[in-house]
Amino acid sequence: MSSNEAVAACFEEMARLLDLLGADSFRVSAHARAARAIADHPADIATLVADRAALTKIDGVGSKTADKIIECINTGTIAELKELRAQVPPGLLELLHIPGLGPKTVRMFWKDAGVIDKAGLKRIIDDGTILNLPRMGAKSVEKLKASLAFENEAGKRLNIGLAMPLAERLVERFKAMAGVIGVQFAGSLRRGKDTVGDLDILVAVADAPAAPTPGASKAKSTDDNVHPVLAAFVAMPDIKQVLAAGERKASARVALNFTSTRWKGDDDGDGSDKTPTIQVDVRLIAADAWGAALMYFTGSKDHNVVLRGLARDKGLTLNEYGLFPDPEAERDQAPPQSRGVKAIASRSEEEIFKALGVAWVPPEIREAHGETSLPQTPSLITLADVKAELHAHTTASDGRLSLRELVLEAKSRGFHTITVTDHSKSSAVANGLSVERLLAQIDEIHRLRGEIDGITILAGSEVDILADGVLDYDDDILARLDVVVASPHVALSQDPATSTKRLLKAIRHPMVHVIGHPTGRLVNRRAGMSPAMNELIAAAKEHRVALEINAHWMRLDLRDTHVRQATEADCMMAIDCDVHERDDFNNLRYGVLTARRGWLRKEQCVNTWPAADLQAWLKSKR
DNA sequence: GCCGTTTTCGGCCCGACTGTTTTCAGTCG
Repeated sequence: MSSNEAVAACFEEMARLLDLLGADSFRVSAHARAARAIADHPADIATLVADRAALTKIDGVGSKTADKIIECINTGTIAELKELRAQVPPGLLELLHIPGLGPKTVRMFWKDAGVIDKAGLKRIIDDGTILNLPRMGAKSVEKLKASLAFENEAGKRLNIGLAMPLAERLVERFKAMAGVIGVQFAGSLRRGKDTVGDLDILVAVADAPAAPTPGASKAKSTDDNVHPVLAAFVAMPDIKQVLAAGERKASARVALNFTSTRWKGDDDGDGSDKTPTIQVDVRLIAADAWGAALMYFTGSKDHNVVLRGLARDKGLTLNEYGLFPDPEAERDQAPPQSRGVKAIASRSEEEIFKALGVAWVPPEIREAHGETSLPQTPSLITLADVKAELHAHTTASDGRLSLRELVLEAKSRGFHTITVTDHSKSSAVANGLSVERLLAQIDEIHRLRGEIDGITILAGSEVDILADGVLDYDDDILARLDVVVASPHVALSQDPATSTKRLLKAIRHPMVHVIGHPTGRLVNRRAGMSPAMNELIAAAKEHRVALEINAHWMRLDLRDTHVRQATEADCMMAIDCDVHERDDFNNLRYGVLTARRGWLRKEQCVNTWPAADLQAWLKSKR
């Protein structure tokens, strides 16, 4: 765990504990906001402890938080956190992960019924005493029981590579329904985060219910007023649990259909064979409020807060229905859309950004990291810009495609260059190539060049960076390769100082072009190494080495925050699919989303360069 | 606890849905 994540975890825990203790809600959210700010900060927070002013410059970090960050880095913990822990039974925190249970209810269980952990909660459910507690009726208890049944996966975030195909399938189903004008997923999936907590799907319908008026009776949902589109959603065969279904919104847990053979049967070995599910929220939107809703539900939360603040500064109010005039004198009244106030902008995101005086912000960078004060929309890399693959395996090591199949597949996808980089000799489990096999493969590649035209075929290797930073082939062998991708595969739990030294050694090697999956992390599964990224980036820039964004959704390594650091330093980057089978080329989209989240521009990514420029760089290292 | 050209106090985004309620609190995003 990087120090940013470790410190952020402390602040997140403090927020939860304060919540359970009934602290002021703004103090709670200030802690939670500080946790997000620290986790998302591009630089290693540990490098800032000597510079308190730099810490307080981070949005959401004030003087008290800065002191606690310094204390946390220097001592490994925070005294206040220890004090808070002493006041709250530790078992209460896990109750907060149960869907539908929030701090107020958990605190009530604790104070009114003496519940201090999950076992205690199950006990009062089983003996029926839960029904004597305030606001606990039969329906609430039934919901709670159902949530407990899903709790294992409920708190877990889902990899983008699993969430995206499901979202796209659902979008297609909604598009086929009568009365549907448009469909788009929003939320962290649209922002391209490496994992998503749930899916948000917006459906534009001609007969969207009007915004409620203050005087109207708030009828609770019955089967009668559930919209047909939402009724069709909650009746879909893969729905496992309906959480809510009303006029405008429905929520349900939806089963995932696994299609990836590499993932199947790999369920963390906890012995559960329950079908994994993810919560899907579907909202019906009127066409004239489409842009406002899309912005609102795309977020992020912090980005929305900034936009709302900008609106307020202009005497406007921004909500999911639009951007409205909202003079001071009327701010105590009901929301503008329910008073018949006409929106200044609402139909499209573009017109709302324009009316706010903000240059259009691509969804991937809506994270409240300064994107709303840019003079113009940043020019970020796109999927279509990528014209070369520099990291691909064949059946010679652990790939599923033959050399010829790999080259033809790359050609069919419009790449001007494909690089063959099978594993090096130490990767025994991956059938790494001995020197003899590597030399034979180079000859084979040279022969293939004469047979297949229209694409440049380069001979390379994914050379192991051994634990001490030494490369897995000697220099005279490396000199015969067009491309060297050097990657760490073993000793991935090295401490930060050792891993920094190890990776720096590889970066400084004169024949290395790309550092493959630099930290070795696996999303949601393995933390990988935490090298001093600022040092790696500085060295990579100096030695004209590209740091890879491995596009496989199980890796996404480097991650978004690292890319942002590299982008700011103007370091060269590569986006590679690490191809092992045909479908792996499709993972490019996830690498590009991660790159965009890191504000990467086309020209900073070697895979976008014209063939001649790419060749010139590769040859400069020979 | 953070923040500030409405600044050192008094705000802090705002709406949908649910369940248990006789008008609202809690959760979620």
